[in-house]
Amino acid sequence: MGAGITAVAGDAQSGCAVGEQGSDGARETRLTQTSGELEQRGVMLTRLFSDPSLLPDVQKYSGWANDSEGDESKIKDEDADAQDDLDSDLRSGSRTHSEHAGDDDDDDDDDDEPEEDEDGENADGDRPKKRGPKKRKMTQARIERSRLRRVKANARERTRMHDLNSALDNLRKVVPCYSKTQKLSKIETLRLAKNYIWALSEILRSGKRPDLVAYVQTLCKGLSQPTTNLVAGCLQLNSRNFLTEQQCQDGGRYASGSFSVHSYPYQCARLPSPHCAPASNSHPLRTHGYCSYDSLYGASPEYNSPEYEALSPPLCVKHTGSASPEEKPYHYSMHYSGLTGPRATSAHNLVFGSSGPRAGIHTENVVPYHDVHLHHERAPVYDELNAFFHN
DNA sequence: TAGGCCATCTGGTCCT
DNA sequence: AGGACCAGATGGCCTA
Repeated sequence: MGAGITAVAGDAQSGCAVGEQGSDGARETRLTQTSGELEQRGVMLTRLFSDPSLLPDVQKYSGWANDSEGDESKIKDEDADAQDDLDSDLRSGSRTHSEHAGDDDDDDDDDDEPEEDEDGENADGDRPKKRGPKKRKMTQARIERSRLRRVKANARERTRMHDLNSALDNLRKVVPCYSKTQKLSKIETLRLAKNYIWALSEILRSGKRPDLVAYVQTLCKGLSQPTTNLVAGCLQLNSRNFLTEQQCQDGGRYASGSFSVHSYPYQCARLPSPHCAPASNSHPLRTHGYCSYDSLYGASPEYNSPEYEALSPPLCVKHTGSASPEEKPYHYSMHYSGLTGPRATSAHNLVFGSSGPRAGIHTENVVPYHDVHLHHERAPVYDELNAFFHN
């Protein structure tokens, strides 16, 4: 009883808060809802708390009952978040049930509540009969069902959005620039993905090595300045990696080579062959190897040594003491590497502006270098695109 | 502090 | 009837 009343009070506050932040019309609506219905909500919530028969559905979809029982093991999918979710569901459910009054006409009348009184509402004959569909009065049972429907719908919506976000996370991992610590926003992820697809399509269409400047321009088209800088930073980093990889190659060390980028020690994994099998990840776009620009175009030697596959997941991992890459998830990716010399410089200048011999060196001023390592794409992307566009 | 981004709630609509 | 999807509203968090 007491819990229900407390929840109602909290609801009232949240309802008012919502109204105060919204437009005047919405504010008035919200405010009028809260004051006159507090008592009804209190009754409802009290009944909900006291009626175990109403709990299963709520528990099933939101784990709400688990909160009171303290049994977190029963919480459905996820989570620690579920606790917050169910709490919010409980609050919101009571907050807005009155708003559902209009959409509950479809409720059947099998209520066990003494609600038949409203069926005889016009039986008194004092008021003239109204035309149109009969507006059923909200009974307690109907209100409860409505609220439970809303709770279930909220849970579904949360799950749906979580799935959508998971898909977006997966997309972030396969676009040319990926960072666990500096995630691209949703909209930037979509834009970059679109640009990336378009750029790859152009590569496939032309069938020749594209100009890096044009590639950068394509990738960064429509992106915000921070994202452009981030992508450019990844591009620059990979170009630098390529430089070092070439040096490694020249030194005859393919397995791994320590090299320094911006004075940070990195471990350099070699480029896998475009045709080498995935190391351990079955996802065609998610790989531990990477398909650089040169691997795509055959400029790199075969790097399919098991030694490379053992480097999982990253190719160039910043060593941060004893912390594992998982613990220090610094993760950037760049699929397009291998350009050096004037072109690379021009690409750097394109984004960062030319600043003499150190043009492009100030990537660390744009991208937080402390959390950078590479995440690379597999050549099957190329194959898949090829198959897709030239089937 | 303003603006961007995000999660969540909510009601409407469409589909099965 | 119920679920999926969508868009608007709202508030919280973070950063410049």
